[in-house]
Amino acid sequence: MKQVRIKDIAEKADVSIGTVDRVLHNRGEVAQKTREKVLAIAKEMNYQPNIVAQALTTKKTYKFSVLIPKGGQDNVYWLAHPKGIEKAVHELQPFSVEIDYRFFELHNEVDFLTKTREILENPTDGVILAPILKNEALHFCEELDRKKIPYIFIDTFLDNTNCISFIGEDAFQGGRVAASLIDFGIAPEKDILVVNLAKNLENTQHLNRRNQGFLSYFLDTGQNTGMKITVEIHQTDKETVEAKIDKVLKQNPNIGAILVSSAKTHVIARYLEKKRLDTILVGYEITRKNTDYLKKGIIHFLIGQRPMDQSEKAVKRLFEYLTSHTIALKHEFQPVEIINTETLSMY
Amino acid sequence: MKQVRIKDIAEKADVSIGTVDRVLHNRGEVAQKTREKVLAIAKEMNYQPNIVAQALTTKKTYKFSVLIPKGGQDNVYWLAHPKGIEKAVHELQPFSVEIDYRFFELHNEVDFLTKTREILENPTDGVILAPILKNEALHFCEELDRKKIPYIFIDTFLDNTNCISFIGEDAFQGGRVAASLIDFGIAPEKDILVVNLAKNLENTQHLNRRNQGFLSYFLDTGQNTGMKITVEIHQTDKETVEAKIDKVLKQNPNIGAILVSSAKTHVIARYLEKKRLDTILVGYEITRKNTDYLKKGIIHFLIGQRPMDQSEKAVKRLFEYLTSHTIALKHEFQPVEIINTETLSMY
DNA sequence: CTGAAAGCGCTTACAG
DNA sequence: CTGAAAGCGCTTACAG
Repeated sequence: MKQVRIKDIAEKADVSIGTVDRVLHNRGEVAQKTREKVLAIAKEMNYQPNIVAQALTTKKTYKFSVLIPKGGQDNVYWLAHPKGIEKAVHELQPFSVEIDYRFFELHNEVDFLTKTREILENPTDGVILAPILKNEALHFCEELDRKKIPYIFIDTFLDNTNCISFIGEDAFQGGRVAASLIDFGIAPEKDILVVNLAKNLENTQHLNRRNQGFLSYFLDTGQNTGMKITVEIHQTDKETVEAKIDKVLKQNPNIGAILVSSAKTHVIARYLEKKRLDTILVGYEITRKNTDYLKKGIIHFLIGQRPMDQSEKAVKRLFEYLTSHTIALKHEFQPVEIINTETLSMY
Repeated sequence: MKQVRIKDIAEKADVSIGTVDRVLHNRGEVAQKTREKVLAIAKEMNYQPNIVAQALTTKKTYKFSVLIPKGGQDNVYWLAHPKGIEKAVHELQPFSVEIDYRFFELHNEVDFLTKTREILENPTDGVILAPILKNEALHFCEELDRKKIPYIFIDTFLDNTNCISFIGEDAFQGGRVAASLIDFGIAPEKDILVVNLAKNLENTQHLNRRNQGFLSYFLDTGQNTGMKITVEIHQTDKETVEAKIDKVLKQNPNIGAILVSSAKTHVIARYLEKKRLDTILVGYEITRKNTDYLKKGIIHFLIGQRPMDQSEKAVKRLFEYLTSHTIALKHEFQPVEIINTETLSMY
């Protein structure tokens, strides 16, 4: 199947290539009849624009806005995303994609809002965002819808939006993986404690899915026969957490492992270190605070994903969408990864 | 920094663009003096060809030959490679890359040789190969060198060749990861058995690196204080293996975990299943025979890599090399992955 | 409302 | 040994 060119369409429709181009790009100024004819032929011949030629003539630079939390030595996870983005930009060469980064302070609504404003005030062809702050993000998406700017979610999914794609963790599977690791290390008769440690409303859907996955593992295949105890802690300060955990452990002396369903595993780790307990501890997310305890051997495993892959894909999907209006997959789950001291070194 | 075009060079050198092109492509027919002048200016201006324009005019289709083992339901690992290759080809669009697959029967020297012949007889711009059969592969590389066809290794590395790149596992790290998993699951005073189970000469360098990594982990950070016992088995038939293992286990009743440094973990798994032993078992490679025992819970972990990523990278590197003559990294190690029943489902 | 022409940066004959 | 011209498929003014 040889390439169909606009020239081929033009000949068949008995018009000039200029006219074909006008039709194809809705640049108006075309008789209705001609228009239909050209469109029909284009469809019939299955015309696909040659984006190399396109790139050469237009020399268009795509502008993508990226709205994600600020990374740092204490947050390697978000530090890795820009790298993935740069990688995608590099691989998209020789097309020209420019990234407008807008980093917001994690959990800072005001800052998030400021950054969304900035994005809306500047020209952009599409947005990649981590909609971590639900309400603010929802508003932002509505604005984007209104301006017909396409957007892709990474890391966190938000229902009831018109995002063209979501790329992130399969939280349910993440829960199962955590369960399987604990199951391997724990004595079969010991109990397991699940700590849902997060400020209220924070990403609860995600944490719930992890919990469901965790429990489903033991229903399906787990060896462990001990109790599965769940505790909710909605304040993450040291005192509250320690008091709660103290109490739970006192009531349940048979606990042999703890799973923290959020990124706050380090808070529990500090507690265990202080009390010199060698309970098995598993959590999520490759943050500095977590990996420090991983290296010390207090946290045994972290469940993570490859942030670079995630954002790299986001850029590519957005580009594909813009150039060919195709959407590969609405939900693209990234493989969950098991991280311990040894695999950490590869990050 | 705006794009430098051959036109710019031509103007500065006071020649025509045709001449510049001749110099840049070594198409001869240029006065030595002109040549030097143009080259100097090109370098000075840091000329980079616009590969979009290039692609548009030449409409060249790159032909890559891929020489890898035949995949199948019993060998998902090699089944995944073509997928990665297709992905790369897709992402390299709108450039045109055509793959000439040559699958050989694993461990079949004659078949491997036949396939190398076929590759050499057909026109190709570059080769991606898994040089699993060392001697045959070495010969093949020499031939490629002679014909000035560039080649990239995946999966296995071969010394003393002119490969432009190697993409594969960091075997040493793979050994450490295996060690850390066993260390997590085993009682501290139990012994660990390492089985080097492979036919003679088969990829021994790789297995050695894994062994070294394994031991280094316990020297550095391991909790386990038991003995580390290594046994070499150079015949992989059931009888030999069972006899040997029987003997070793009898002599060392305190063994709590077994690591198999090769892909033959399933042979040991079958043994453990038969004898109803629930020793911890860790091995390498996502083959069907291995994953079957993983699902049964006889093998606890497999250490693997992402074959798709591996071959995807290979195609991209080869393309980059051909279009811009740059080599990113001579050795590109892929992250090692921890695979158990739960992460397996993501393959 | 439509067509013809120029140009994006490069390569490929062809003429001299 | 060198230059001028045509062409890859598309888009962008411009003329009518």
